[in-house]
Amino acid sequence: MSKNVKNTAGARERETYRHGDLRHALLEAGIALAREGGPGAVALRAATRQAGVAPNAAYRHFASREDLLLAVRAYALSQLAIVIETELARLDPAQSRADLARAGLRAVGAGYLAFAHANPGLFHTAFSSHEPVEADADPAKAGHSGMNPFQLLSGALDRMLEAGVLPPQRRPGAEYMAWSAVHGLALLVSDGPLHSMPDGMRNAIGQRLLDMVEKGL
Amino acid sequence: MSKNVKNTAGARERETYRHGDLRHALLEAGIALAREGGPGAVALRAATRQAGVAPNAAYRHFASREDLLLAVRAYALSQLAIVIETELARLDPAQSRADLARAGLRAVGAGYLAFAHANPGLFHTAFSSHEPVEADADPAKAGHSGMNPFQLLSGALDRMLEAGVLPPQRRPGAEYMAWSAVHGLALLVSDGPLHSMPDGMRNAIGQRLLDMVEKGL
DNA sequence: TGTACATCAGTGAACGCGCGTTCACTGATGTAC
DNA sequence: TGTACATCAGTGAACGCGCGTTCACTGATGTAC
Repeated sequence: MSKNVKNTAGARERETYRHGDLRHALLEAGIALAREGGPGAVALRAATRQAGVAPNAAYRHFASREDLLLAVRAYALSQLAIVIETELARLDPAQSRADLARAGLRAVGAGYLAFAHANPGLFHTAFSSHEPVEADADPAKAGHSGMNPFQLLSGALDRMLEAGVLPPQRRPGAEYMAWSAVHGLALLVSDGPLHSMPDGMRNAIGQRLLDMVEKGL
Repeated sequence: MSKNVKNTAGARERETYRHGDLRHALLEAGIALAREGGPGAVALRAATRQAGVAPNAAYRHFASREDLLLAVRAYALSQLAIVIETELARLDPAQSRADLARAGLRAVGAGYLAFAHANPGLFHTAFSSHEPVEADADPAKAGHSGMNPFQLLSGALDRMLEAGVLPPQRRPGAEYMAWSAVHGLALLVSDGPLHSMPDGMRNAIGQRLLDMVEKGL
């Protein structure tokens, strides 16, 4: 059992100078910072402050600021993957293979857009690094199924190919097309002019974009 | 005539303590900083250092760091507009109105992608603010024609409408569709995995994306 | 044409900030006997 | 069951950094006479 007690500020009052679960607490703090201010706001000192611990205590658990940021980024990517998978799980399997494949791509896009809108700070953090997302097999960045967002997109396109909805010559590089369109809109929706738009209108625009991708691919 | 002489570092050796064109020099420095490190790298102290001037001298010309950043952003947007206009100017006017309208949209997209690839730091600076681009009529953010990038895109879509290439019911909100797709790819191309891709391949992907937008819109 | 003077661009010094990171340390913990 | 001890998580103090910004100043400039 934890010997720690929450104080009014939400930080911990420790009976001992031993925290108990500092790595986790720092990660949580880093996630909170990313939520509020994006990747640039993730700082070791701020995280230790929030955890109620000396600044240098962070170095028992993270090698550097970059290391913490990476962990937060992994979390953000896994959350995104989970939202996409939730959307995929809602699909009606009792439709034709072709329809199901098409709906799968839409579900990936819709989950992506929903996440970006609901978690702008985390969304930006997820894509703040130039490290390619697609080459990553780190399970920490994956959702329930163990796949990361890019792999989920690839899977959806593969199913469209298999269902004969996507011509084989169009398959290579199709990720870039779909990802570009959805990612661009996700930025508008997370940050930009579309963030404060009424839900219905924003969703309609999202659906139109997904129409465009489906028809244009 | 300037009394200033370039020294070896490219900064100025002033005979007098009067600079002569400090606002311009600071803006140039800010642009250079943005080019190299994106919006976060634009700092008053760094700019004054590069201009060979005391840190607080900046306040004779810019009210704050934010003010300098805004000026750099305006420059970046106007450069983007100019690249797009250059692309538009290369269109062959001796084609059918429909073809010309379609080519116009492609030109806007191609210019956008070319700028993002060639100037990643400036590109990110141009869109670092959440201030809507479309509502902006500031001539400092416009190109030769006085139109900003968003207005150039709107114009291209209008011409498609007039040429009968874009159904009227599809016109409203079409900016968001086209902008999303191209902006998403521009990010991949400026920063991401597609930056170091061979020119031919990258351009081919750009063209495919523009195909998708044209067909899917 | 020459001189006094007001203007205001750039100076020099300083402030407080938050940051990442290193050092030698201390004391709570779990374990070996 | 009790005690000595090694481990290592968190401490306290300090470093140097670059940043934005404010203050009272100084001296080159252009202008009015």
